[in-house]
Amino acid sequence: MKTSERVLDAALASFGTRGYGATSLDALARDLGVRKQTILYHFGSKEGLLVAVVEMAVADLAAGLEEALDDAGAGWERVESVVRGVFRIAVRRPELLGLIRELGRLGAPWVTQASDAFEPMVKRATEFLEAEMAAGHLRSSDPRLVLVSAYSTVMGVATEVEVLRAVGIEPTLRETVRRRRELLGFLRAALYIER
Amino acid sequence: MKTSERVLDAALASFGTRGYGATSLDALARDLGVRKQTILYHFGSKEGLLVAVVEMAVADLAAGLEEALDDAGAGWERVESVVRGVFRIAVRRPELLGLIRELGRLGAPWVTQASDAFEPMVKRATEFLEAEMAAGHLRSSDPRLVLVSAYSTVMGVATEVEVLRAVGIEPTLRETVRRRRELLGFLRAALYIER
DNA sequence: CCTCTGTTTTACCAAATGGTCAGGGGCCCG
DNA sequence: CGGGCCCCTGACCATTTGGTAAAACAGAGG
Repeated sequence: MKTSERVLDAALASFGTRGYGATSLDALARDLGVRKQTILYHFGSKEGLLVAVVEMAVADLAAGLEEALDDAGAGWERVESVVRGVFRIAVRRPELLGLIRELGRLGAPWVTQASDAFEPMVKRATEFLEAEMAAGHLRSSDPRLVLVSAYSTVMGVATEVEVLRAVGIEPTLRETVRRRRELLGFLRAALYIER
Repeated sequence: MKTSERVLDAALASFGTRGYGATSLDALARDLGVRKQTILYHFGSKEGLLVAVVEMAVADLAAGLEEALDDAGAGWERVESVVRGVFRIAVRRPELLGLIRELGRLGAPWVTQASDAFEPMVKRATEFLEAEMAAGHLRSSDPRLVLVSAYSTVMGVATEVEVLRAVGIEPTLRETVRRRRELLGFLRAALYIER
């Protein structure tokens, strides 16, 4: 793999777990077996590196979700597809979700970069929820608030490994599958009206 | 207020928002109008400061939740009381919840310190859920997983200010009340069987 | 007045931080 | 062979990091 890509991957991992402020270029370079100046050559500055990382992360995440939606049906199955998509990402590239969390902490310019990129998906999701409400499938209420609730639930269950450990659930693949199933039940009950 | 308490408060705020690794003792001292060595006098080291902060945060949080549970009824009303308690904390001292998030990132020793402190509350919550399931009020499934789902939802909705802004919800008090009401509806539907 | 005790500050320090500048090696093209 | 050109590195730099040692301060009690 090209050096710049390796840097990007390592930076994503570190920013997404340790956090941006707690990541040092020296440490990053050491892990990669490369000199710090190599990183600066490719990205100009630490902030430049963050820009590139966010860009990549957002693109990858959006792509992952789009892909999950491609082979999705209608109604509840769409929600299920998205959740499966998120869990697939959570298992394979947890740092991606971690970075999204980190962006919230970094504040204004960064979170804007990300939320602009996700805006179309948020719009689609909101419209979907509105349509489902109109069709009488969902309890009707503010779709944006429903979206935030669902987002929080999925994101938390997918990423809060330490919380899981605290209640005695080990983060094995088997447990993850159980967790996803339980989450789907939880979400379905929360969103859809029983028939 | 005594200096050591002011240090503790400022450190909690910074650790809970910027993060531990991204907080410097110099900056902390500057904000307090005090010399860095004053901090080190009281807490020995940065790590010592973190220990004290975690101790305080965990105690305050546990106290806040206990208080919310004191004047709580049975069944769904108990859940409602806890959610209200968390929201009260989220409004008044958001850094407290932020620090809990931060602990997960810091890993092993710290998260243990916190989860040990919350263990009795987790136990009570789990037993409550089991009783409710046995009584046929809740869909029956693994209470720990339900707990994690509910925790994620509440914590997310209460703390993810940036996500809210991204979907066009400003974090005013009025909106927070709406958000809490919506969340309660969401949670009730997710947990309780319709009657 | 003096001393004892708890607190805060001044003066340092070695290491780590993000970053600049001038090269060095490989490789393709004239 | 000689330039460019891209990628990488070594040597440096000012600033900031967490931390130590010692001195100044303030109050209480004798």
